[in-house]
Amino acid sequence: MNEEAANPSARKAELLEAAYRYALVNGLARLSLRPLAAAIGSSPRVLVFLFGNKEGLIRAVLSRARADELAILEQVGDPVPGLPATVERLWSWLADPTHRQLLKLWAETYATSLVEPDGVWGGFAAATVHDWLAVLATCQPAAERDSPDGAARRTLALAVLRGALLDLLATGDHRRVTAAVRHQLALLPA
Amino acid sequence: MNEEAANPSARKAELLEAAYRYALVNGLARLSLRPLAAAIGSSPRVLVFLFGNKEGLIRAVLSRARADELAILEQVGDPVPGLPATVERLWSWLADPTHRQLLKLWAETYATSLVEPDGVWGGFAAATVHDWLAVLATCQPAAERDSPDGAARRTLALAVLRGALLDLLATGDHRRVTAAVRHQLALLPA
DNA sequence: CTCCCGCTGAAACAGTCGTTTCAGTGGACG
DNA sequence: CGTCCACTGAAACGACTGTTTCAGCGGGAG
Repeated sequence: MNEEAANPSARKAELLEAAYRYALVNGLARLSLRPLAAAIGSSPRVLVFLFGNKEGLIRAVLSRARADELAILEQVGDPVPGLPATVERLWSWLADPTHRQLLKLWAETYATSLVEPDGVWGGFAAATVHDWLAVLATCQPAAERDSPDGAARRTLALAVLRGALLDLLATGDHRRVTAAVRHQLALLPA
Repeated sequence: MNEEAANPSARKAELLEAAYRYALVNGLARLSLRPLAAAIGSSPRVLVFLFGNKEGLIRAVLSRARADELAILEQVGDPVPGLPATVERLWSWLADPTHRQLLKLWAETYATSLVEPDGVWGGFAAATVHDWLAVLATCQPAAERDSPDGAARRTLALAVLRGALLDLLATGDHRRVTAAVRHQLALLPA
């Protein structure tokens, strides 16, 4: 009956996982139902039945990816006090070649939400900025956290991480980009 | 006769300019001929005739945008010695609300070239990283420029600029992001 | 057994896509 | 005048899009 409620359908979860893996390789912005269905051994009919919509599917894959991202954020950011140490940990995760596909998908979604602020994509970019800033805030000393200076500090940390990530995703030059991040780490505690 | 040579057709240049303005508003990744033609007072037939292809059109708009970007890069980077001063100038240009559309188009193209490395988009991301790094290099002292440490320094400067730009494009929080960049400028000359 | 329900295949719907075919304009030039 | 040529309108082509309609499958429940 319900085509968009959150009932724990086993088949739906299975297909979502397959679609997620497909999106990691082929991107999400230009995704279309028939090639996806053919690749994951399903049919457009079933995808629409389970997710209600193409938009519903994309929304599901998007929140699946965001779940991955948030899980890592909390895992990495949890036990480390101090902003520089957190940046170092986050960077070692961002630079891991294993996560490159996920991060390219993230970049694609980020850019799409900038150009197309309505619908499924809307707000993703702003939301992910907020997510990361919140995590970085928890690693700052309480006194620093609430001051405008503290906000600038974690904004800067986030900017370095993301700028370096953009460079790495484009050039693959792990050595040069990591050297740049280390350079910043040497500057920060001063 | 020739449909893709670089002859200085007046009409072609005029339509390219209009298509460029259209792409600044509507993005380039999801562009399609008929709506574009209707918006700029032309027809799909003429666009294909003048640019040979949809791919040719996109390539033309892309290099048009890149021309804008490079012009600004050289103008801004020319007379200023020293990396921090250059970063400050570049940031004041990046943060200018007038350029927001161009920069969103840039971000969209960058991300698309990450996900789709073949065809028209391929290599754009790597090329633009190289462009900016080259400009930053010309502002470094000659001794620093050729060392690996110098490469890390300008890579870091570029990362800060682009990370901050991503934040600004998503949140529009000019104050916080500019404070972060200024924070970095205070750190750099040390 | 029957009934229901989660899931599925095949086919068609209307619409958009890039591109092509054909048939012209209107102006410059010999 | 006639001829060329850059440019254009209208329409159609085949392929692809998301979505819908209709018809079923198989297995657990009453």
